[in-house]
Amino acid sequence: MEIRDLTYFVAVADEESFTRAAATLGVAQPSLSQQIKKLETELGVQLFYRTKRSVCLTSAGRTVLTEARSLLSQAEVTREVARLAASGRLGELTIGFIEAAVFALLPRLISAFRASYPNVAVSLRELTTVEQVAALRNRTLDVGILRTPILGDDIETELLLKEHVVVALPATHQLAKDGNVRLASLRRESFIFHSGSKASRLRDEIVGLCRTAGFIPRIVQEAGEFHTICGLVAAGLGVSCVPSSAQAINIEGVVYRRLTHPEVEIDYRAGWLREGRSPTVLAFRSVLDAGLSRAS
Amino acid sequence: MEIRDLTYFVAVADEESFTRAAATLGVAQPSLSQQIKKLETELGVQLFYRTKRSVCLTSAGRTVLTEARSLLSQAEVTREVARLAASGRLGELTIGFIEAAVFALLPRLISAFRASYPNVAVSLRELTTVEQVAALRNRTLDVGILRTPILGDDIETELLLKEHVVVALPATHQLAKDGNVRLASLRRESFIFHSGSKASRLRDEIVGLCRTAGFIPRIVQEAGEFHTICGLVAAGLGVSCVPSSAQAINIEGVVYRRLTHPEVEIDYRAGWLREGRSPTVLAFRSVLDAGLSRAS
DNA sequence: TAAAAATACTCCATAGGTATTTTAT
DNA sequence: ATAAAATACCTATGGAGTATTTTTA
Repeated sequence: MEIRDLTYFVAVADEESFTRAAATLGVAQPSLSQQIKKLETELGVQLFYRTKRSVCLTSAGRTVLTEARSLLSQAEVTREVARLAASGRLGELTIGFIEAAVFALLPRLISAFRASYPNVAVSLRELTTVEQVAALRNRTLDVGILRTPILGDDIETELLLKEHVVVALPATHQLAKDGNVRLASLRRESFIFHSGSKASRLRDEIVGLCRTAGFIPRIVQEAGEFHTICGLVAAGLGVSCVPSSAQAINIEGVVYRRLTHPEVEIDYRAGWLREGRSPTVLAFRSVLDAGLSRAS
Repeated sequence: MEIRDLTYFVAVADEESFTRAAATLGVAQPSLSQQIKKLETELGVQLFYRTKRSVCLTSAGRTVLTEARSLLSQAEVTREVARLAASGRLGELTIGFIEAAVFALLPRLISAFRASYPNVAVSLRELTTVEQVAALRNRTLDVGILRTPILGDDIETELLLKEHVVVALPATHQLAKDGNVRLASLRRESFIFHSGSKASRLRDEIVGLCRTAGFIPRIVQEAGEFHTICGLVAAGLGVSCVPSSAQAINIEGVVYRRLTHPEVEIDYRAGWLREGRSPTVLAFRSVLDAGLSRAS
């Protein structure tokens, strides 16, 4: 029993004629006679009463016809789902992101994508850049929101956003009086950063710049998230450097001042495997490209 | 896209291996590779990520897989329905019956059949024997409960029941005092019968026997149903002859007396087309045969 | 007699098989 | 070295076509 056989069966039942059904299907009448007979033998049930002059369904044929129609309609659904899946309009998309993206970039991206592709189920996973790269490679992730550089050329990236780094200070701090902060002026401060066990490009970059500026930052506290870090800053335990968009963390007793000399910019990029072009990833890219061209 | 292709697709998805799936399916591995590739081309969507070492579903593949499974399960249902329809345990059965069968025979038959074949939808149509024969021939009827003889040998019948004829008399009637009634003693009576426009074997037989007995029955009223006839008898408009089981019609003022000299027996038979053995008709016959052998 | 289904046969597309190659572990 | 998928090529089943016969309305 194949889909073709059932198509033939339904056509003959609808037309109540082998000749007309054959014309409709675009096959020769004897083929139809043969195939229907074969189907009857296979199912072990007579589907039609035949006289040399006409054809009509048996009672059993009517019973089976209902199921055959249902199967054909499921076949149509399957084809349509495949079409939608191929176009990226139906499916799943697992997006990894670095913590910093949570404040502004990620919500905007997700809502733009969901607006264009409402039938794609989006899953989100907060991961560091290196974790994302590994997950992209073993295909547990479709898209990453991450930072460059990335080792290897199997992952393609696209710039989403650059933003400044700001210094988070206790509101009572001396430097809070000025508009900007020079890195060198933080020489004597206590620093609060993400814990060393978690890869953090921002922390590494700031630490590197401090060394260039001639001092090694004194890290007195470590935390897992920017919210915690800012909480600790508010408590007066030290200062930190956070992405500009993290100013959305509005905690009493913390002020943010732009870091200048040097002015530090951090980038946010979308990345995906160069080969194995998944339709939902292409859909995501099309939203990015539309958004970027609109923004520019 | 054929059912076979989807079977292959699901097998490879389940086994996550072309080689193992090929073994499970009992085909060679290269055939599978070819067929899956063909399916991907036809659906226009990549279903698997392939490395030379392993295979895993793409996101689109997972989406399509759900539909493929659903289609295969519908295919299983279709096969099962065909099996049941072939065995007569699922389907429809249209039964025609003469009015007289309604009093005792039909209810017993139907309930016996429904007990054995609960999933066969039974339709009932009250028809005369000649109407039933025509309906059997043009296949609008599957089984008839009717009387013999029948013209032509394309219809096969089986005896269900024989019963006596009784005379329906007004309770005040002179003949109601005796246990039995002789046909000849009805010579002067007014008769009530089914109307002439409706074929009635019973009426024709009684009229014939009256002629043999040397008189022509005076028919003063005609009615469509035994209930009406007995009502008219109760009203004192005349007498009638009805099947013994019609004594179930319990109307005040009507008594029933067995007709003797001659003793008249009428038969009830089940009939169906000799050729074109519909499974539900065979099922019905099996119930009859079981019932008859039990009764004997 | 005309129209519709069945039968007889022929052909060829393609599913499926064998042998081999490629590649990743 | 091994194992798994892909590729190349061959075979043969069976779906589809043409010609014809049968049957009945």
